[in-house]
Amino acid sequence: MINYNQLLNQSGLKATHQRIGVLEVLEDTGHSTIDEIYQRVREQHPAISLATVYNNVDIMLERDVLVEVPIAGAKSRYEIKKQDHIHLICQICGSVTDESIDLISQKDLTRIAQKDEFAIARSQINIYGICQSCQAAM
Amino acid sequence: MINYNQLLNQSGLKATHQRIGVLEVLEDTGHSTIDEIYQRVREQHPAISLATVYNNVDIMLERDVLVEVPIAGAKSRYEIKKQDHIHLICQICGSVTDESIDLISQKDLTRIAQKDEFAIARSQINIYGICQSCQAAM
DNA sequence: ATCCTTGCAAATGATTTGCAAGAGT
DNA sequence: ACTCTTGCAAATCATTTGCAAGGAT
Repeated sequence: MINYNQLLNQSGLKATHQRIGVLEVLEDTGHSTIDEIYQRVREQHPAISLATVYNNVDIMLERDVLVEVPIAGAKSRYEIKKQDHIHLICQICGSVTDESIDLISQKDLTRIAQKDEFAIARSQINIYGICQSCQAAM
Repeated sequence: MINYNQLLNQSGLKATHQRIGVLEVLEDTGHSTIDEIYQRVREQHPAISLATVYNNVDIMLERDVLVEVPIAGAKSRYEIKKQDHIHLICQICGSVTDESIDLISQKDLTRIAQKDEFAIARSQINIYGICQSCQAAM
């Protein structure tokens, strides 16, 4: 459990109920679209407006509190910034699962980027396929 | 140089000038947004409509002729489908460069996915950072 | 007390759709 | 000829913005 007040203040943002609500939803779901965040936060804060969710996600992206996870054929999802990791994205049910990038992969990425003298800020790996439970249901 | 007529017919699509125009632009640029495709195709086919570009990109995605490259903080780009590869995305100038996924990385991805019994269809690796020429300009 | 943030409503921008005319096989 | 595809315009959906009122430090 993270101290959201502190995280927001450190980032130069006021710790409003709306922002804490967004962070709590993302802590809980892992990755959500704007609309999912809006629906979930509304359960606790029925008066929150969609524009506020957009504004807050934007400003938290700028301040590196959140990260955008763009997904082919679907809306972007957002997650609380943490170590780079891999997303397994199910093409049937849309679920997103995290997996760690191990050391070998990290080294490979560095080596590949160095070939182009490219200064890496971060990497995003999406693997698309079919998750275990959707395979079982086929 | 690819035979676009054949590629389209194999995919059950008529080889219209508009579709060939889209493919030629993508062959030339590597990866473009919808709008870039529209502007470029217009140079050869001034009457093409933006809706036609949208429709054609959509149907070519469905038929696996094109692939969507979703990018954090920017519009998706589209490319002609080929072997999976890595995208180096410059956060300054927005350029996208391809790099091959070598065998070790491929094996890593397979191993990681197997942990979750996930059936891989394809993988998409985006590395965000600063390209060589933007570094030089700093 | 001050400045930042909110909710609302309106504005803008992106994408999709319906349909009659035109093009590919 | 037949069916698929196009361009246009309108409709829809997503996102951003302006602003007066309210909230956090």
